[in-house]
Amino acid sequence: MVQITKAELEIMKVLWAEDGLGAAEVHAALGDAQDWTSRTVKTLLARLVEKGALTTEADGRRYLYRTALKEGDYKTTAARQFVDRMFSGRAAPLVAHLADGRGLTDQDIEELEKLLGELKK
Amino acid sequence: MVQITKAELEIMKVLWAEDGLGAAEVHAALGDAQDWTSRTVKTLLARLVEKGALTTEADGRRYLYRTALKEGDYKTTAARQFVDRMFSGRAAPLVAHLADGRGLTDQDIEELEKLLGELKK
DNA sequence: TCTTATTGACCACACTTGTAGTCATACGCT
DNA sequence: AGCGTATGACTACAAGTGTGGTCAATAAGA
Repeated sequence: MVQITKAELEIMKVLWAEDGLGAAEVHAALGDAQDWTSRTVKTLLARLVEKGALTTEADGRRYLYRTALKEGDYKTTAARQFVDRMFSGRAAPLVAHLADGRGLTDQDIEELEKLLGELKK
Repeated sequence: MVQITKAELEIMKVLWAEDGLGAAEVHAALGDAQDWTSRTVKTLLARLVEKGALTTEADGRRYLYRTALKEGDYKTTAARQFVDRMFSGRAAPLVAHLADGRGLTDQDIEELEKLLGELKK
């Protein structure tokens, strides 16, 4: 699996939300969230292409960037690696720690219950 | 919160399991898990001390390394940061993704149910 | 007492990451 | 036809990271 850094992930998020944008559009979409120059955005785009997480398609004098790495796939793998490293692969301690840090809302709990109900089938 | 890298985390795990070891003992405890020379282990220990995650106590000509950062605190914060970055802070999608990657055993599901039961109170 | 092995201090070095500058080119407007 | 401007290619560079070497001091054994 491709290793995607924190900064690169922000770029991926934009393209997962709307695929096939040009560099300037990605920059615009990031907006205030990230205070990056267009240069920085282009560097990150180039690195993601190099890593194979994005593909380019020529569109006149510019490129359109398209996600090659699926959001779901990436998140699944990343979640996996994280639990493996931090919690020896066990999901329950993870959730327990989240609850500890007040990271669980009532809505989360409800969603989790529903999810577990489905998994049991 | 102190930023702990992948390699450094392995060292912390050893000391969380048994606090107050010397560099050589940490190296030994890592065993085959990590194929590091004692130099590498010492560098990582030094960096952790510098970061404030460990403290040292002189023991003759050597140091005993002691954890300053509590395991639970660290894991809670790390879990928090991870869900925030990857899942906009929502726990349910995280668990759903883990389930997707076949990362949930029956035991996990059972533990999670018990946990949720307690949280609801 | 002299040597040897251990230990911490300091140093090295390549690779990654965040952040951004320079340059040549090609497009669109005047 | 020329000029500014946007764009990708290439380059830079400091901080962080993984991995490990050198060296001097010192403890311990011969």
